[in-house]
Amino acid sequence: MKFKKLEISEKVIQRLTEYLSILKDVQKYENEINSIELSKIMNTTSAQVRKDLSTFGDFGVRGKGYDISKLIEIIEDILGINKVNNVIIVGHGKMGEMISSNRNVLGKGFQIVGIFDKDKNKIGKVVSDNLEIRDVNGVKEFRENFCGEVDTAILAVVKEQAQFAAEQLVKNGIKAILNMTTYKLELGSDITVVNIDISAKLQELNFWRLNKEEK
Amino acid sequence: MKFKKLEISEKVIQRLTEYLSILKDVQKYENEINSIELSKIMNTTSAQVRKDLSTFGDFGVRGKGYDISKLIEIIEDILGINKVNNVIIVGHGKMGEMISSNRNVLGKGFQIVGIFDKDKNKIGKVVSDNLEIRDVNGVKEFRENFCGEVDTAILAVVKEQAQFAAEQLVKNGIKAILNMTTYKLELGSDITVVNIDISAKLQELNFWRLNKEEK
DNA sequence: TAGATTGTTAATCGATTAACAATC
DNA sequence: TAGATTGTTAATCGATTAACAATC
Repeated sequence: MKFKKLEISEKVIQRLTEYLSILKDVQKYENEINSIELSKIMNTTSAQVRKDLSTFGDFGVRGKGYDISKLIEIIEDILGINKVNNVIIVGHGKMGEMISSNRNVLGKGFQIVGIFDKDKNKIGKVVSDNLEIRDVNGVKEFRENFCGEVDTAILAVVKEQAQFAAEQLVKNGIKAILNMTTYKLELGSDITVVNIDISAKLQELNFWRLNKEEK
Repeated sequence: MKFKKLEISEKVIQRLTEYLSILKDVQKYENEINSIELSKIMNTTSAQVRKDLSTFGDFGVRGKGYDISKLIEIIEDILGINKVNNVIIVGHGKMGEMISSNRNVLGKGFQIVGIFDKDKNKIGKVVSDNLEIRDVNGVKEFRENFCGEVDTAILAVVKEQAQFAAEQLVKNGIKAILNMTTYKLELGSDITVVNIDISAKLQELNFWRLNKEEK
């Protein structure tokens, strides 16, 4: 998929994932949607919706709106989730376990193909989906022998191990990391990192709860 | 805590949680930090750091910088996590279980005081920390009888139940929701909601991995 | 006092929105 | 053709950054 321009902001992509989620929901009841309707669900303006979508192409029909199932396909194509992307989980504590045992959590387009830990007591155990927990030192070998690309890792080790583990992954060819730890990774600019920090989000929530503007 | 102005953007609060995390890390080695050093770790400018902090007050010393432990205390105060905030978990599937059994995940300032589910097979079970899984219909009663405020819920039900469950919580007095489901909640403007969507974040990661600008 | 770094103003940059020509 | 809604331009708004006076 080629885009008109590649100065795309993070916010556009974040909204794109939201559009997708909403469209899949609305699809149960409707076949078409226009930018006004979509903007209302999104709490934004219709101009925002049209601008966002037009970043990637002309998907609407003037006078009518957007075909929902077509738009879903397009967004899935943009996000690269209309095919299977292989991911490995690194760190099989409570978080890693939750992810590996919860088929739904990753959503469409992602498949867990390997689980790694450094704990000798865990290595060798077979967990959900017939995946064996492997030694984290074997990531390189695993990637080389795997039939297909494995570029993405979900980092679910303890905070203290995050930087070291991430560096190892990068050395072994991993290109993208979903960082589930609280640690702010410092990696080369060729590595893509996205962070999920539950405690930080809870702090944000707490701030807004305490500072709700009275209107 | 009173602020100079209350037109505070979401981004400022997000960065505030990052500053806090970094400061706690740097505190192991240093007592003081200046805006330049902090900006380098944050991948931003020193002006950004000073501007962000000055939103809340004058915490630095000209010619020197910021006292780390003082700044940590201040940010914790701003975020309201220097005291214990009670939270309940609603939905005790894989996600709720991960959170309730993982003391570290919520971080400083938060305490799980109740766990709720609608599944009769789960209700009554005692899980980690001597908390009993309660019937989700008993949230109101629980809040009224609890010695202390319970305003915050972590919503960890399945997507299909998210909107209904959230509405019930709001009816029963909950004011802030950390939404761990993929569903975009539609609630009154007096309710504070922050979303964590693992699959959406993975989609973002996948987009950037596939569209890494070649430099 | 001289050197350093803050807090803040003003300039710049980027993102959102209003408005409308294009077109189904 | 008339009505509706897109895609896009230009105007507005807000966030970031450069620059510097204030001051430790």
